[in-house]
Formats: sequence, C-alpha cells, structure tokens
Amino acid sequence: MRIATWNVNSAKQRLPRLLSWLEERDPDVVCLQETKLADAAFEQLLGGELSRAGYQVAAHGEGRWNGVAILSRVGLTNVVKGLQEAPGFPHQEARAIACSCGGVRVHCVYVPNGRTPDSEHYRYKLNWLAALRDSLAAETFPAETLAGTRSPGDGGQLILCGDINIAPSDIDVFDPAAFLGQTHVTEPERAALADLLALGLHDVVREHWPHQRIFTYWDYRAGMFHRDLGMRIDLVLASGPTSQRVRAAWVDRAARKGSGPSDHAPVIVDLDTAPDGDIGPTVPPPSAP
DNA sequence: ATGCCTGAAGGGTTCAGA
Repeated sequence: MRIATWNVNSAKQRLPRLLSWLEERDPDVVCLQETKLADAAFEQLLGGELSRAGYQVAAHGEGRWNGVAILSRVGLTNVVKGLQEAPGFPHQEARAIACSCGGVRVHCVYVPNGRTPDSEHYRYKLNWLAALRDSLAAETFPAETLAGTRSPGDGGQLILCGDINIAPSDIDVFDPAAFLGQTHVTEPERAALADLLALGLHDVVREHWPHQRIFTYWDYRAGMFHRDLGMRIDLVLASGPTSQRVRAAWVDRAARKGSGPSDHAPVIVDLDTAPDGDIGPTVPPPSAP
C-alpha cells in the first residue's frame, strides 16, 4: 500500500498538478493539507475527477485558509473531523481529519504555523499539538495498547501524516544558524513532537535515511528550491507495527519543480503486506444465492 | 530589502504562510 502526504497550498490551484501526480505516482492513500476549500467547494471542484481516478474522498475544510482531506482507493471508513478538545484561534480551525483505509488508521493534520515564538499563535500551536497528542492517546492508543496487551481498532496499524510545521532536528533545516529564535526549531516545539513520538510513533523517512539532507518545503522566494535551501517539516509518523512494514520512504522533489508548484513536496511511503495479510478494505461476503 | 513568492478575499490592498 502506498500512502502519501502533500501540502498542496490550495487544492483549487493545484488541481491539474494533483491529477497528473496521482496518475504518475499511483498512491493508494493521500493526505492533503492547505486545501483552502470548504467541503462543498472541494466536492464540486475535485469530486468528479477524483472519483474517476478511483478515489473516495473525506474533506474537512473552510473557505479561506487551512483545510485537510484524505483520498483513498483502498476503503475510507470511520471518518473523524477535527480533534477532541481542540483549541481555537479564536475559533476551531479545519486542521485534522482521520479515517481507516486499507486496514490502517490514517490521521492527516495541518499543524498551526506558530508565526513567532513570542506570539499568541505560537502558544496556540503548542496547545494544538498537546490536543493532538491527547486525541491520539484517547482514540487510538488506549493504555492496553501502550502496554502491548491489546491492539486498537486497526490492528495497531496507525499512521499520522501531515504538515507538522516542526523541523525535528537541526539537520532538517538548511542552516540552523539562520533559524535561531524562529519557529519550527524551538525547544518547546521539538518537545511537543517528542511527546507525539513517545506514543510509540516512528519518523519513518528519517529512520530510513538517518543522515541524508532531506527537505519537504522550500520558500517560493529567492530561488530557495533551486539552491536547495529548505526544511523538513512534512512528516509521516507510523506506529510500531506499521513502521515495520515500511519498504520505501522518500520525498518526491520532482513535484516541486516546474511551473505552478506547491511550496511543499509530497512524502511517499510504501507499506509491505501486513503480517496477517490484511492490506485491503473489508469486502462484504458474497450474498447467498 | 528584512514578506524577495503565492494564494485568497474582496476591492484597487491586506493577510497569511514558515
């Protein structure tokens, strides 16, 4: 099963590139962020094309900013929009959606940016990350699971994808000195990410490429992509059982090239067949004649 | 320069992004 995450920076503007990319990379599940579309507009603008491409869609958006969605052609059930007890700025924003796809519980998130460390938005970011941790702990990582005595609904298969807006370590930014005192690299943000990982999640791209220079975002300005001056802030975090199935994990830099790209590149992860062989959607048994 | 591009809303400019 191939799962990908991509901050598209407007699904409307990116639609032609998204469709050709789906055809080229052939993912089974896609997590999208910054769709910038309300749900009705998402369905109207993308629904037909995505359906023709074989994807079911769950979208959680708003008109102007934010917005997340999950596309799947291996089943899409038990959709949950938003987070339990999520803080707002001041109102709750469309930054999280979850569903079950092909035997994996998939969480798609767009973490608040934080703007500057002394801002109210930064405190909002940290509070939102705490709510994400608590929501995951409550919904999919019950205590029995952490103790290893019981599996959650999807057999312990869980993946958290999205624009996390935190560079996990200094090797995830092009120049650590240039980021001193800025968001995305501060100790409290990295501690919040560590709290997420402490649930038992694995940063699968970094685990597969421990020392590589890997970025997922490059500013549009000043030729940053051309000079490969970026950051790795789009992550795929997998539970232990899911991380053991990872056979490939990479950033699709080609999707950042050419005309009219998003400023983020997709992250693509390939999962091998689950130990019990259950990799597809549940298919109802044939009805008796 | 200290927002250099890009997108959205809505109005001839502003805000947001990281």
